Amino acid sequence: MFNKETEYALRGLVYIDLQNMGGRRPGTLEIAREIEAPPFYIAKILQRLVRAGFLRSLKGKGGGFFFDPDKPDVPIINLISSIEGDRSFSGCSFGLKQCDSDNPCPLHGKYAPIREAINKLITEETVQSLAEKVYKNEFHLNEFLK
Amino acid sequence: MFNKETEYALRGLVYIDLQNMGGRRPGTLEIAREIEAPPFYIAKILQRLVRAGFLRSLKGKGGGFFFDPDKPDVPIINLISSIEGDRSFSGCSFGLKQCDSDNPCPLHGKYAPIREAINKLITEETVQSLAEKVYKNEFHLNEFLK
DNA sequence: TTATTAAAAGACAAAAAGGTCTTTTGGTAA
DNA sequence: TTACCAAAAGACCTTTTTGTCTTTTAATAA
Repeated sequence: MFNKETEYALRGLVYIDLQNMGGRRPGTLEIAREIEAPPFYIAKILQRLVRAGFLRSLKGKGGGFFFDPDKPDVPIINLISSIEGDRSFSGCSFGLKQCDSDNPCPLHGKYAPIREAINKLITEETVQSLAEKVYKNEFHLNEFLK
Repeated sequence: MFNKETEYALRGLVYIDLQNMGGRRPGTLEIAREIEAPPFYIAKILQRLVRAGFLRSLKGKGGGFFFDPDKPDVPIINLISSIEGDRSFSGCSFGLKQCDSDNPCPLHGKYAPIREAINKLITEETVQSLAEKVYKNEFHLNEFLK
């Protein structure tokens, strides 16, 4: 579904938001351990996301990553677009440049509704809404963390 | 949705089946031109698919690629699995090893039905069913070929 | 102000995906 | 049986993805 970088970013940001709820600002090593991602890699990924404005960070003792409470929630479609580009869930499953209801590829009729569902999902859900679900103990982020 | 190799394979096989209907056995250059794929690459891809038993080929004059009429239709899920491996539409969108209705990731509830729809689609459709749609002039394979 | 801490920056590298090309093999037809 | 044709085989290359590591910068606390 998503590439590795997007998966790590999603898990990482949800973990960060979850910790922020408890007043904590996790660092790269803790995040890497808890979401089971390569430490240096998640560090680089978070760095890029900070630069892109999705979240903030603080250096030095007590530093780490956190979301600005004054900023609006982050729909995961924004995250995905920032990492994978816009191509992801807009294209034709056959790879045709031109494919729409007027000129459909042979998979279009059945695939279009699926693509719509995906777009709806990633537009509606935000990092914060996902973290909330984990917080309520209804969902998990890895095999240990409930 | 699919990777490039799968896209080329899908378009290529549908084109071959379509030509077979008219008693023709297209070769790599023709196929590459018609489905807009890199000639050497589609040659390699088709070569692998022949070896995997999805279709047959003939060398020499009048040679080319064709489907054995005695063999059953090829569900595109088989094609996709052969090229991309089984991971494709079975995994968790969050990348968790363990993710099911008992222990769901925060996207599971909304993503599981989508994944099911995708699996249904690629299980039901075959190379032949897709070619049939193009044959009936209801769908197209590229911007020229109707 | 100094030591310590943790992120930022960016070079580097391995692996996978995507693509190209040459040589060999096996058919067809004249 | 010779000439030719087209796929098979496989080496090679480029780009993207994934990942690692070192050095620098900035914040904090003593």
